[in-house]
Amino acid sequence: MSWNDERVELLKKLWSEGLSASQIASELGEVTRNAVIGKVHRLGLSGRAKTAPAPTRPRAKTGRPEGQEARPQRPATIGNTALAQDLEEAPEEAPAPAPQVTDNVLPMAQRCTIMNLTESTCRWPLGEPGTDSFHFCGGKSNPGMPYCAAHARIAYQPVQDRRRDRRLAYL
DNA sequence: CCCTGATTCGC
DNA sequence: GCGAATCAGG
Repeated sequence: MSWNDERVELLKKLWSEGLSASQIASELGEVTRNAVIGKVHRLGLSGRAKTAPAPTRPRAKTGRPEGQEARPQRPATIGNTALAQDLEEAPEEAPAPAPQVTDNVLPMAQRCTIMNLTESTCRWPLGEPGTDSFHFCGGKSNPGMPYCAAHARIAYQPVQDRRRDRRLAYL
């Protein structure tokens, strides 16, 4: 994958919106954050030096061992969402995921972040909090209810259901 | 440890 | 031009 016009345009947009290089790399796909940063600098739209004063850098030796090819490197890891996906994709009444904001481009599986939450979206948390795998179920919740039907059942297990044999249904 | 952007330089 | 390796921080 190379830098076609659309990808460069998206890069500019996201960069100007303050997204980090790794986040942009995830959105674009097929590139590492290093590639994004390199492109940003080549385009001359670097947010200007915030860290290193960039003085004389001796740059010790040539970094890469030439015989070896580049390491696989981290493929923009996504958190463990196995369980979460199970819950997400097998609700009893499949809640249609929230629509979309107008021009916002979300090549990744669009996720319900805090930005997309409304009065009637399920706030059941999924993914690892603090990471960008974290999002919300986003299913349709009934008025006054913070969760969709499926997650509400998990959240509010009635006492009479908690019999001895009751299968553990949470998380 | 995780992350951020910045820089160098072989390709 | 591209981006991995590395650096310099938070």
